[in-house]
Amino acid sequence: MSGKITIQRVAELANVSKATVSRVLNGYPHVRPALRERVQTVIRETGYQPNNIARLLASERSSIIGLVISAGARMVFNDAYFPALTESISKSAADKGLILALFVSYTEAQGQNSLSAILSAGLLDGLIITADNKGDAFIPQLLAADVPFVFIGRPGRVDGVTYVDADNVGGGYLATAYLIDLGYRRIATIASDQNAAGDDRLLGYRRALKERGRPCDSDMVAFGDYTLESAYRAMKRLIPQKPDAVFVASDTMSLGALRALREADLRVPQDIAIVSHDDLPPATQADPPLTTVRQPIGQAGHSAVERLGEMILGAASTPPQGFINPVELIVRASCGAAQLP
Amino acid sequence: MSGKITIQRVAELANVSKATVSRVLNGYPHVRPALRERVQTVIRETGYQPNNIARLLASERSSIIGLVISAGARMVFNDAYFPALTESISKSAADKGLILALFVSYTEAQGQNSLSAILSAGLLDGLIITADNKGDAFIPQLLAADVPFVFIGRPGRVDGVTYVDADNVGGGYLATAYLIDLGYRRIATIASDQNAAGDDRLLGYRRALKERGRPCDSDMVAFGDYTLESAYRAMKRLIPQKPDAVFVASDTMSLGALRALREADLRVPQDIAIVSHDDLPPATQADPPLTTVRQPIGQAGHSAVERLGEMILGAASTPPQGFINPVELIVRASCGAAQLP
DNA sequence: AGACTGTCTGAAACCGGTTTCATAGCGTGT
DNA sequence: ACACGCTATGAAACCGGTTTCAGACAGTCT
Repeated sequence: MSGKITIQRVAELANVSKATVSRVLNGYPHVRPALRERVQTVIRETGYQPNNIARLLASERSSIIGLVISAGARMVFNDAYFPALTESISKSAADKGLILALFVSYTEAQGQNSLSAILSAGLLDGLIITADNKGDAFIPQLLAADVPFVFIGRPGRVDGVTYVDADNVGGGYLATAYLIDLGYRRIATIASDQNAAGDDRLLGYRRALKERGRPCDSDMVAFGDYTLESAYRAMKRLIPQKPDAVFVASDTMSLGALRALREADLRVPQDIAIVSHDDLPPATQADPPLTTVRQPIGQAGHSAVERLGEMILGAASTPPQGFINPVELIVRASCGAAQLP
Repeated sequence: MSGKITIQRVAELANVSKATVSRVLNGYPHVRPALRERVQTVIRETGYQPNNIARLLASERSSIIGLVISAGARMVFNDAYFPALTESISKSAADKGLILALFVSYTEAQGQNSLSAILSAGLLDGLIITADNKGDAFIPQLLAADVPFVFIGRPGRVDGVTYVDADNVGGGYLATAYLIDLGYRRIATIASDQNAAGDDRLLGYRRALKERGRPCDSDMVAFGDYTLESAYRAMKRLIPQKPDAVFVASDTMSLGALRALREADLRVPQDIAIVSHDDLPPATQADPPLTTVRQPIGQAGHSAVERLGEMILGAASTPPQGFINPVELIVRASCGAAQLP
C-alpha cells in the first residue's frame, strides 16, 4: 500500500506532467510558484517518496559510497583505529545524505576480488580506501576505472591520488621532543614498519632527536606490527638498553609495552616514561593512563567524505591533492610530567 | 570505456534478443545449449557486467542489506562489541554476495529519522537491527513496513520478530557456577540494567547462586552502564562488602573493576577473583588476562545474515523465531583457578 | 494428415524516475 | 504591430535491465 504512489500518480493528482513533478522534487528552477506549491501539497498529502532505484538508474548516480577496509585480521579486530574511522565516516556520510556500504577484506587477493565486483556492479558513486599495509595495489585499478576515490593514509604513489592523512611525522616529533624537553636522556621507540604511518612516526622521532643534537642509536629502535604481543616482545628487547623513556607508535602497542615493563618490575612513569600515539580508548583504559598523540580520526573521516563528495559532483574541479590533519599531544600520567624541573 | 557494454550490445553480438541474454544471465531454463554457449562466450569476451541498478529496478531486489546500529556513543566507541559484530556481519554478507550498508545513530530520534529515510528509499532488501538499549522502538515501524529484518539481541516484544541472541542467562550462570565450584564464598557482580543482555546475565548469576543454595544478597550487586568508569565506581561500592570474587558483565567493565581493585591494593586473583563476559580484545589485554565467558559474536553475525537471506528469498517460508547461540567459558589468569583444592 | 503439446525465442511492455526537446505564452524593444 | 528572447510546461525518449506474451517450430497422439 505504502509504496504504491509513483511520480505518475502525483502528476495526475496535481494535474501536471511527470517532468514538472521531477523538477519540483529536485528543486530545479522554471516552475511557477503556484504550480510548485500545488505539487508540494500533493506530495505532502500522499506521503509520496521517490523510488531511489529508479532515480539513480535515470540519473546515473546512486548516493552510495563504499568504504574499503583491507587489513590483516589482527588490525581490524584488535585495534580501535578502524572502528573509530568507520564510525566517523558513517556519520559524515549520513550528514551528507550518502549511504555507506562497507567492504572488509583480510588479504590483498580478497580485496582485489571484491573491488572488481564492486566496480563492475557500478552501484557506487565513489570509494574511500583504507589499508594497513603499504600495498596500494588498488590504485592503478581505481584510476583505470575512473571512479572517484579518496585514500586514507599516505599512499605509496601519490600522483593523481587524493588522500587524507594525519601528520604522523609531526606526531612522532611532538612525542619525542616532549620527552626530551621533560629531561629524559635515553629515549627509545617501538615503531612499526608495517605501513606508511609507522615509517612517518619513526621519521618524526629521529628528526626530533637530531634537531636537539641527541644521538639516534639504532639499538633504541624496536619494531612491532601494531599488536600488543609484538610490542611486548619489542619492549623486552629494549629493556637491556636501559631507556628512561619510550615513544610507542600506537596505543595498543603501548599496552604490550606496559605488560613487559610490569613483568620487569619497572614502574611507569617513575622508572620509565611512555608517550603513545593515537589516543584511542586503550589510552585512557591503560594503567597508568597514557600520554599520547591524538590523531584526529573523526576529522579524517569527515575530510575524506567531504573530498569525495566534491569529486563526485564536480569531476575535474579540484586537482588531486593530499590533506594532512594536524595532531595534538594529550598529556596524562604515563610521561612523568611531574619530573619537570 | 569499461561501463559501455550493455545487454543490448551483447544481444547484438550474439545475434539474439535481450530477453535471451537475460535468461542466460539468470540461469533460466528454455534456452538451447548452443545459444546459451554462444551468449556466454560473448559475455566472457566482452567482459560484460550487468548494471545492477537497472537490474534491481526491474527485478525490485537490490542485494543490499542494511545494518542499523543504534547505541549511545559510549557504547559504539568504547566497547569492542559493535566493531566485532559489524565485522562478522560484513564478512558473512560478502560471502553471500550481499552488499552491506551501515547506519549508525546515537539517539533514538536520530535512529527513527534515518530508519524512515532508509525504508522510504526502498533500496534495501532487508535489515539487521542492533540496539544497546531495550528500546526496540523500531520494531512496530519495521513490521508495518513489511521489510524483512533480523534483530540482534533479545527484543522486548518477541512475537513476529526473528532474532539472534547469545545465551546470556547461560553466560551469567556459567561464570557464577564456576566461581562457586572454585570455592569462592562471597561472589559479587557488576551487572547492567541498560539492556536485555545485562538483565539476562544477572538472571544467570542469581540462578546459579540459588541453585547451589547460596544467599543472593542485593548488597553484592552493583550496576554499571558498560563503560569502564561506571564499573570503576561500581567496584568501589562493592569493595566494602568484602567480596572474594566478582562476575563482571562485560570485558570493558572488567577493566574498570581492575582499576578500582588496584587502587584499593587488592590483588587479582589472590585477593579477589574476576570472571568477565564477552571475550573481546580487552580480555586478553588486561592485566591479569581475564577468565571470561566467550560470546560467539562471529556466529551471531553469521546466523543473522543467514536468517535474513532466507527471509528475503522465501518470504513466508520460515516462521519468526529466536535463535540462541551457546556461550563458553574461557579460563585465564583472573579467576585463580589454581586455588582449586 | 491434422490437432495438440511443449520447448524455444524475440518483440514489446514495464520498472519509476530524469532529461531533452519542442512549443506555448508572455513581456519587451523598436 | 512585429520580431525577439525568456520562462514555463508537457510529451516523449531514455537509463538497462526483467518479464509477459504470442508465435515459430518440433515432436507426439489419434
